[in-house]
Amino acid sequence: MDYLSHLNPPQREGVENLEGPTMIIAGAGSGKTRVLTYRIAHLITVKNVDPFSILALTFTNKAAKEMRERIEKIVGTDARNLWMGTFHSVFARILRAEADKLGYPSNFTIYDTEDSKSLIRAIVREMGLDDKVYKQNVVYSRISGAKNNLVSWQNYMNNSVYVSEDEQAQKPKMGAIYKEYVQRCFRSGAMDFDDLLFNTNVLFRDHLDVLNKYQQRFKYVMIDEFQDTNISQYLITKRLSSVHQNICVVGDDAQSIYAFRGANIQNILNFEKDYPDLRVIKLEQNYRSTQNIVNAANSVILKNAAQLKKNVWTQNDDGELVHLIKSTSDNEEGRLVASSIFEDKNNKKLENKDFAILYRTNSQSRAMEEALRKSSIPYRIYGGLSFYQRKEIKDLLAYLRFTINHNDEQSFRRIINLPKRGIGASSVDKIVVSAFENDLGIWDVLQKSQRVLPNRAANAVDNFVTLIKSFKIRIERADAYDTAAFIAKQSGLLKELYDDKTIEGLNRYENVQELLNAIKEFVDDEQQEDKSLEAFIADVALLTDADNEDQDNNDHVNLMTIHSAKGLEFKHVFIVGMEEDLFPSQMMLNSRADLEEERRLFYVALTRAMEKVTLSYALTRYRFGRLKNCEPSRFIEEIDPAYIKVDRKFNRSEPMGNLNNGSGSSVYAKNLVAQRKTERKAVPPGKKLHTPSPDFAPSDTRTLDTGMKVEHPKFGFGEVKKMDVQGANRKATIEFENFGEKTLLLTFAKLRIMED
DNA sequence: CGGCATTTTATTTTT
DNA sequence: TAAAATGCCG
Repeated sequence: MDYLSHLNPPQREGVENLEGPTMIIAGAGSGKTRVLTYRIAHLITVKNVDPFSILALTFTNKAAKEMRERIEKIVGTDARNLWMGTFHSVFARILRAEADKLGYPSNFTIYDTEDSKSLIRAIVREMGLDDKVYKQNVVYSRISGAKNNLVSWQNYMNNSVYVSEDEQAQKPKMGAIYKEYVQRCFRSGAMDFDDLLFNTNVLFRDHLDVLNKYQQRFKYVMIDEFQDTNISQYLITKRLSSVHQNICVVGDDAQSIYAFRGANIQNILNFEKDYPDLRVIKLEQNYRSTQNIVNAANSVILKNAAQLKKNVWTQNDDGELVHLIKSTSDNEEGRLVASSIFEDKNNKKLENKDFAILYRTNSQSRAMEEALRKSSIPYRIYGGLSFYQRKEIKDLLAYLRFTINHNDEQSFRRIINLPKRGIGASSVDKIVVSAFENDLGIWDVLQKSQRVLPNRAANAVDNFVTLIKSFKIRIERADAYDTAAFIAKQSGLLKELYDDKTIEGLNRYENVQELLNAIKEFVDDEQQEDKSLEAFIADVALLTDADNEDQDNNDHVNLMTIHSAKGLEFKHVFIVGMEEDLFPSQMMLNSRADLEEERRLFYVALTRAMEKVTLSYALTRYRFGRLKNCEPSRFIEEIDPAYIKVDRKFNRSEPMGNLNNGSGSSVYAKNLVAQRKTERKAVPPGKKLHTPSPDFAPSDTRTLDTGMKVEHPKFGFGEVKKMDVQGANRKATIEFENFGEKTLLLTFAKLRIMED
């Protein structure tokens, strides 16, 4: 095989030793994906292993897709038969096939995090508990944590550790909520993300015939990003591979960044105990980055106590030192990054796609976005609010989901009064409570709604039931696109959006059309055998934005969180927002006290770069709507000074120019804060109002009125057409030159009034 | 029940 | 800050 000649000895060992348990510890940039790809190709071409009997698990759909394509290039269309995908998607597929064994319908709904949290909220209220004590996020992560450790609600309630922890935290009802949550999901015919793994474990534990079937099928099991697996995932694969013992895991403990989701580095350590004759292969040569970047990253990760012995090195050139940019505000940070990209593009003949801007939180993307737009640099933001999480999309999906699964409580709640049909909150509560008390599904209650509802509401519910029934009939006769388009129209959703002529409304309408297009594409896809709506809906909850890559026009600067940059590489990487509390994240340190995970995250960010890393921090930044002083991140100091280039002596405790030192834009920022406070109260309801504007100097604050010419940081120039006051929400309708008419909420609108 | 005004809140990463 | 929750009235 000629591809073997490109490999170094340990890589080659990883590709050629196919039998028995294997662990590949792969340092950053060491060609891990290449080894995994070739290994699978080798199994198929050299060992003549049927692709059907190879199971390869990844963490993102994108990684799976990419790997499948690379393998297809070597082995041809055979690669399509591989069992390759995320843990969640592969086991969702198996669970659908075996659902009856667990008492679930095979078309069970998958609840995303939002569904789960809103169900938890409803439960907490119904139980008469204080939702400030039992916050949905806290309850959700508690339940999720239990499930990921394979602790059922029964075990939870009998477990003295969990129970006493809850009592300590003044949350004694946690177990009861967990129980109710599980039962409600079950009655709704729904599984949340964690259930997909938890229930797979239950399936394999209680149904040995089923386990046996899959054990026989999967002769070779491979796991990518093994450092990010949790106990639940690990046990599934352990069970599956216990017959053939051909399990190969690939990972890097230094890049474990999902402990918050239950990932467990212990898995790597335990692996050696579980498989005494384990073959361990270390890939330590880095082919991606320059000496300076590798060294800088190594010097950082050295501060972590918990790690496996590994020596990542490279033969590449020294390259540039790590740069550090300092700015006075988040907006200036954006401008500096944009101009730096502009210069490097010219000087080094680089393309937009060679650059990545990485940040800790999605909300940081905005300042970057505005700066790039002003500099006319094309960019693409990855992640953030996913297409599938937009309200209008979730609304239509809820209709589709409910048509398929009539007992799905969360979808029911979403659509029962959308568009308005006179069924309010109290009616919904009565229906849900009735289902609960009689141990019935939502659908059973709906069909006999006159028993629990007054006439007017009961009639409305009857109409709703008839509507859903007509959708159901359609589903059985037509393909996914026909049905979805029919439902979008007949439900009234499309009309409601169509009637909304605001820009936002137009956008929403287009989004729904886009979803319909996606379904059309799904139907037209020749590789897709099952074209039913059920088949389309089955996995949408598991999709993320990164999955709909647009092929055309892909020369753009990449903006994403560090988490979503895992597995990617770029020539120049900007790591922005290098500030204490932001990175390392205050939240993370408060809730889990895990500085080491944040440090690994920093390591991941550094090692994405091939040629150059630029760190950046701002002295002031808007956070939660307030301007805050910031302190440079401790991580900057942790880089060995030999590999970083700092303008002047760097001293974290006395950052240059804070809000009190009286210089330039700092003072401006300070004024702005004071100004905002008074202004907010001072504006009387009426036609005229003030417009504070963080992007422009304070002297620009004037009274806005119709006919004025204004500039908006996002939409450019425009003219005020109409002013409107709606309680605290002061609004202006502005005709923008390039974006048309828009109605803006002016409470904090960033408008500059142009000179007459 | 629906619509609008006003207040509160959540502020981390992803399947 | 924006979104979500709550409160009030017809």
